[in-house]
Amino acid sequence: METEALSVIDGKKLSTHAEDIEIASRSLKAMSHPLRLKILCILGDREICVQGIVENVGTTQSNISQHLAILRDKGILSSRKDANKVYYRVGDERTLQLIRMMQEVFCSTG
Amino acid sequence: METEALSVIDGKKLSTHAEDIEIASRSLKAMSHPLRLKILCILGDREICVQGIVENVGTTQSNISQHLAILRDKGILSSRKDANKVYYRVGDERTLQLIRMMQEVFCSTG
DNA sequence: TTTATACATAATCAGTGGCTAATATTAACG
DNA sequence: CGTTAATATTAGCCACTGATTATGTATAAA
Repeated sequence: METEALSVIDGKKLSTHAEDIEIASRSLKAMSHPLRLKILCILGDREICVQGIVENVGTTQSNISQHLAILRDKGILSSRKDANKVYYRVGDERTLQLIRMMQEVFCSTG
Repeated sequence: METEALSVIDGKKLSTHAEDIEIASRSLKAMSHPLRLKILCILGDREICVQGIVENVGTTQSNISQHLAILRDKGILSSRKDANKVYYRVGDERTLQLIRMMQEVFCSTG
């Protein structure tokens, strides 16, 4: 319950809730690392195990594992363990949408 | 002209061009800071001068100026000088689209 | 031509992030 | 069991980021 300065410009009231900003900031920051971005693009709507991601992204397993942990901790990825393998996927539909939109904006091959 | 490992999973060829990833990463990283995100939300499709942004975001003028410089250097904002004021706006339509999409994803008040 | 306003830049410093290398865990397999 | 494969975790090092403070520059106003 904190009083937030009300933003008014040109008579328009802007509802840039601090809470939304914080959440968005955390998520975007997590996604904006090149390796993590690549992981998200490779994943798409599929489920891939760690070694599959390692092979396609191209760095050490340890490094990938750390990046995956970050994405999972921020709620961007979810994981499922099957035997001795761990499968990752994009957590929810909204995030998947956001990733697709980013691809539209940034990938030249429309 | 560098050879890039071709990503193939489940028979799908993935065109995650390293160049696109780098550009996207830089842009998203620039946008993902809470103050910068707030600046972008406040700007929307309008043009606002520095002091206007300072009043609405709520930190020092110096701090805002540095964040604006980052956003301008990454091509996210453009600026125009009129007399002793400098007006900033979102540089292009695609970026504006991306901002709107982020708002849809992250702002609870759909 | 002084004074005030609007904005930018530089320097410093605390904090964070990311890579590497090494070690730990967990499960399959012989 | 011991061993290998798959993944996670930890520590240490280096680089970068960001806030603050102070100073600089340009324009306007008095």
